[in-house]
Amino acid sequence: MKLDLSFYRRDDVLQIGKDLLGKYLFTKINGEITGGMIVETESYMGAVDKAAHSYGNRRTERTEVMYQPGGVSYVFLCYGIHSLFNVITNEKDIPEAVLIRAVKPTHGIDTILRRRNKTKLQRNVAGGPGMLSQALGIDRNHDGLNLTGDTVWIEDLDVKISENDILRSPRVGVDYAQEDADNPWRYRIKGSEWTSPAK
DNA sequence: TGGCTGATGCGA
DNA sequence: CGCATCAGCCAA
Repeated sequence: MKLDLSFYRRDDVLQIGKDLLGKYLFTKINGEITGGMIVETESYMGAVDKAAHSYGNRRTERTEVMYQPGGVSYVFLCYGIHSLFNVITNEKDIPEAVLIRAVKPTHGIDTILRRRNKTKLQRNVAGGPGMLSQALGIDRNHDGLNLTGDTVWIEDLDVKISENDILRSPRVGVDYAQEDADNPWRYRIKGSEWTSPAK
Protein backbone atom coordinates (compact mmCIF):
# COMPACT_ATOMS: atom_id res chain seq x y z
CA MET A 1 0.00 0.00 0.00
CA LYS A 2 1.28 3.45 -0.95
CA LEU A 3 2.32 5.62 1.99
CA ASP A 4 -0.03 8.57 2.34
CA LEU A 5 0.63 12.16 3.24
CA SER A 6 0.03 11.64 6.96
CA PHE A 7 3.14 9.44 7.06
CA TYR A 8 5.35 12.24 5.76
CA ARG A 9 3.80 15.15 7.62
CA ARG A 10 4.61 13.95 11.13
CA ASP A 11 6.67 16.22 13.35
CA ASP A 12 9.51 13.71 13.88
CA VAL A 13 12.00 13.38 11.05
CA LEU A 14 14.21 11.02 13.06
CA GLN A 15 11.33 8.59 13.49
CA ILE A 16 10.40 8.88 9.82
CA GLY A 17 13.99 8.06 8.88
CA LYS A 18 13.70 4.84 10.86
CA ASP A 19 10.18 4.10 9.67
CA LEU A 20 11.32 4.24 6.05
CA LEU A 21 13.59 1.23 6.56
CA GLY A 22 11.88 -1.82 5.07
CA LYS A 23 9.58 0.30 2.90
CA TYR A 24 9.77 0.06 -0.90
CA LEU A 25 10.77 2.94 -3.15
CA PHE A 26 9.35 2.76 -6.69
CA THR A 27 9.71 4.76 -9.87
CA LYS A 28 7.83 4.52 -13.14
CA ILE A 29 9.88 6.14 -15.87
CA ASN A 30 9.20 5.73 -19.58
CA GLY A 31 6.77 2.98 -18.64
CA GLU A 32 9.39 0.97 -16.76
CA ILE A 33 8.68 0.26 -13.10
CA THR A 34 11.69 -0.27 -10.87
CA GLY A 35 11.91 -0.49 -7.12
CA GLY A 36 13.66 -1.79 -4.08
CA MET A 37 13.50 -2.11 -0.33
CA ILE A 38 14.96 0.83 1.58
CA VAL A 39 17.83 -0.40 3.76
CA GLU A 40 19.61 2.85 4.66
CA THR A 41 18.51 6.43 5.35
CA GLU A 42 19.73 9.66 6.93
CA SER A 43 17.53 12.24 8.65
CA TYR A 44 18.15 15.98 8.31
CA MET A 45 16.66 18.10 11.07
CA GLY A 46 16.00 21.20 9.03
CA ALA A 47 16.56 24.61 10.54
CA VAL A 48 18.51 23.39 13.59
CA ASP A 49 20.83 20.96 11.74
CA LYS A 50 24.08 22.39 10.43
CA ALA A 51 24.37 19.50 8.00
CA ALA A 52 21.06 20.38 6.33
CA HIS A 53 20.75 22.62 3.30
CA SER A 54 17.94 24.36 5.17
CA TYR A 55 19.99 25.15 8.29
CA GLY A 56 18.85 28.41 9.82
CA ASN A 57 15.81 28.36 7.50
CA ARG A 58 18.02 29.26 4.58
CA ARG A 59 15.89 29.70 1.48
CA THR A 60 17.37 29.53 -1.98
CA GLU A 61 16.09 28.39 -5.33
CA ARG A 62 17.45 24.94 -4.60
CA THR A 63 16.06 24.52 -1.09
CA GLU A 64 12.64 25.95 -1.82
CA VAL A 65 10.97 22.53 -2.14
CA MET A 66 12.08 21.71 1.41
CA TYR A 67 9.54 24.25 2.66
CA GLN A 68 6.62 22.48 1.00
CA PRO A 69 4.34 20.29 3.10
CA GLY A 70 5.77 16.79 3.61
CA GLY A 71 5.33 14.17 0.91
CA VAL A 72 7.31 15.63 -1.99
CA SER A 73 10.69 14.63 -3.37
CA TYR A 74 13.87 16.70 -3.11
CA VAL A 75 16.54 15.78 -5.65
CA PHE A 76 19.78 17.75 -5.86
CA LEU A 77 23.11 17.35 -7.57
CA CYS A 78 26.11 16.54 -5.40
CA TYR A 79 29.76 16.87 -6.42
CA GLY A 80 28.58 17.78 -9.89
CA ILE A 81 27.84 14.16 -10.69
CA HIS A 82 25.31 12.48 -8.43
CA SER A 83 21.60 13.04 -8.06
CA LEU A 84 20.61 12.45 -4.45
CA PHE A 85 17.04 11.53 -3.59
CA ASN A 86 15.35 12.88 -0.45
CA VAL A 87 11.87 12.81 1.02
CA ILE A 88 10.51 16.03 2.48
CA THR A 89 8.76 15.67 5.84
CA ASN A 90 6.75 17.67 8.38
CA GLU A 91 4.34 20.52 7.70
CA LYS A 92 4.66 23.49 5.35
CA ASP A 93 7.57 25.83 6.15
CA ILE A 94 9.34 23.26 8.36
CA PRO A 95 12.20 22.16 6.06
CA GLU A 96 13.06 18.63 7.22
CA ALA A 97 14.11 15.74 4.99
CA VAL A 98 15.24 12.13 4.87
CA LEU A 99 17.97 11.12 2.41
CA ILE A 100 17.45 7.65 0.99
CA ARG A 101 20.95 6.14 0.85
CA ALA A 102 20.51 2.55 -0.28
CA VAL A 103 17.91 0.06 -1.50
CA LYS A 104 17.87 -3.66 -2.14
CA PRO A 105 16.65 -3.97 -5.75
CA THR A 106 13.48 -6.05 -5.96
CA HIS A 107 11.42 -4.87 -8.95
CA GLY A 108 12.52 -4.33 -12.55
CA ILE A 109 15.95 -5.86 -11.98
CA ASP A 110 16.76 -6.02 -15.70
CA THR A 111 16.12 -2.31 -16.09
CA ILE A 112 18.14 -1.50 -12.98
CA LEU A 113 21.14 -3.51 -14.17
CA ARG A 114 20.96 -1.87 -17.58
CA ARG A 115 20.91 1.64 -16.09
CA ARG A 116 23.85 0.80 -13.86
CA ASN A 117 25.71 -1.01 -16.64
CA LYS A 118 26.07 -4.08 -14.43
CA THR A 119 25.44 -7.76 -15.09
CA LYS A 120 25.23 -9.06 -11.56
CA LEU A 121 23.00 -8.00 -8.70
CA GLN A 122 25.15 -6.97 -5.76
CA ARG A 123 25.63 -4.11 -3.35
CA ASN A 124 27.31 -1.79 -5.84
CA VAL A 125 24.11 -1.64 -7.89
CA ALA A 126 22.12 0.54 -5.48
CA GLY A 127 24.16 0.67 -2.25
CA GLY A 128 24.83 4.39 -2.07
CA PRO A 129 22.74 7.47 -2.77
CA GLY A 130 24.22 8.25 -6.17
CA MET A 131 24.00 4.66 -7.37
CA LEU A 132 20.47 4.34 -6.03
CA SER A 133 19.25 7.28 -8.06
CA GLN A 134 20.90 5.99 -11.20
CA ALA A 135 19.46 2.52 -10.62
CA LEU A 136 15.90 3.85 -10.32
CA GLY A 137 16.34 6.43 -13.08
CA ILE A 138 15.99 9.41 -10.72
CA ASP A 139 17.51 12.73 -11.73
CA ARG A 140 16.75 16.38 -11.07
CA ASN A 141 13.70 16.20 -13.32
CA HIS A 142 12.16 14.36 -10.37
CA ASP A 143 12.67 17.22 -7.92
CA GLY A 144 9.53 18.45 -6.18
CA LEU A 145 7.26 15.57 -7.23
CA ASN A 146 4.33 14.51 -5.10
CA LEU A 147 5.17 11.12 -3.55
CA THR A 148 1.56 10.01 -3.69
CA GLY A 149 1.68 10.34 -7.50
CA ASP A 150 2.57 7.65 -10.04
CA THR A 151 6.14 8.61 -11.00
CA VAL A 152 7.98 8.25 -7.68
CA TRP A 153 6.31 6.73 -4.62
CA ILE A 154 6.94 4.61 -1.53
CA GLU A 155 4.94 1.54 -0.51
CA ASP A 156 4.53 -0.41 2.69
CA LEU A 157 4.68 -4.09 1.72
CA ASP A 158 4.38 -5.34 5.29
CA VAL A 159 8.06 -5.76 6.05
CA LYS A 160 8.48 -5.13 9.77
CA ILE A 161 11.73 -3.65 11.05
CA SER A 162 12.04 -3.53 14.83
CA GLU A 163 14.13 -1.05 16.82
CA ASN A 164 16.61 -3.84 17.51
CA ASP A 165 17.20 -4.30 13.79
CA ILE A 166 18.34 -0.70 13.28
CA LEU A 167 21.98 0.40 13.34
CA ARG A 168 22.56 4.06 14.19
CA SER A 169 25.71 5.93 13.19
CA PRO A 170 26.93 9.40 12.22
CA ARG A 171 25.98 10.60 8.77
CA VAL A 172 28.31 10.40 5.81
CA GLY A 173 30.29 13.34 4.47
CA VAL A 174 29.08 15.98 6.90
CA ASP A 175 32.34 16.75 8.70
CA TYR A 176 31.77 20.43 8.00
CA ALA A 177 28.66 20.42 10.22
CA GLN A 178 30.60 20.93 13.46
CA GLU A 179 28.59 19.84 16.50
CA ASP A 180 25.92 18.29 14.30
CA ALA A 181 28.42 16.07 12.47
CA ASP A 182 28.35 13.39 15.14
CA ASN A 183 24.60 13.05 15.55
CA PRO A 184 23.73 9.38 14.92
CA TRP A 185 21.01 10.09 12.39
CA ARG A 186 22.11 7.55 9.80
CA TYR A 187 20.00 4.41 9.98
CA ARG A 188 20.75 1.02 8.47
CA ILE A 189 19.09 -2.37 8.68
CA LYS A 190 21.39 -4.49 10.80
CA GLY A 191 23.08 -7.28 8.88
CA SER A 192 21.84 -6.16 5.46
CA GLU A 193 24.35 -6.80 2.69
CA TRP A 194 22.73 -4.06 0.62
CA THR A 195 23.69 -0.94 2.56
CA SER A 196 26.66 1.21 1.62
CA PRO A 197 29.84 -0.08 3.29
CA ALA A 198 30.00 0.14 7.07
CA LYS A 199 32.49 2.55 8.52
C1' DT B 1 44.05 7.72 -2.16
C1' DG B 2 42.86 11.23 -5.92
C1' DG B 3 40.65 12.57 -9.92
C1' DC B 4 36.47 13.47 -11.90
C1' DT B 5 32.53 16.69 -12.44
C1' DG B 6 29.29 20.91 -12.45
C1' DA B 7 25.57 23.32 -10.00
C1' DT B 8 25.22 26.16 -6.06
C1' DG B 9 25.61 30.07 -3.18
C1' DC B 10 28.35 33.25 -1.44
C1' DG B 11 31.13 37.58 -1.63
C1' DA B 12 33.07 41.23 -4.69
C1' DC C 1 30.56 38.17 -12.20
C1' DG C 2 34.40 34.71 -9.95
C1' DC C 3 35.49 30.97 -7.01
C1' DA C 4 35.40 27.84 -3.11
C1' DT C 5 32.53 24.29 -1.78
C1' DC C 6 30.06 20.05 -1.91
C1' DA C 7 24.94 14.67 1.94
C1' DG C 8 29.95 10.30 -4.02
C1' DC C 9 31.90 6.95 -6.98
C1' DC C 10 35.39 4.44 -9.06
C1' DA C 11 39.90 2.92 -10.59
C1' DA C 12 44.17 1.94 -8.66
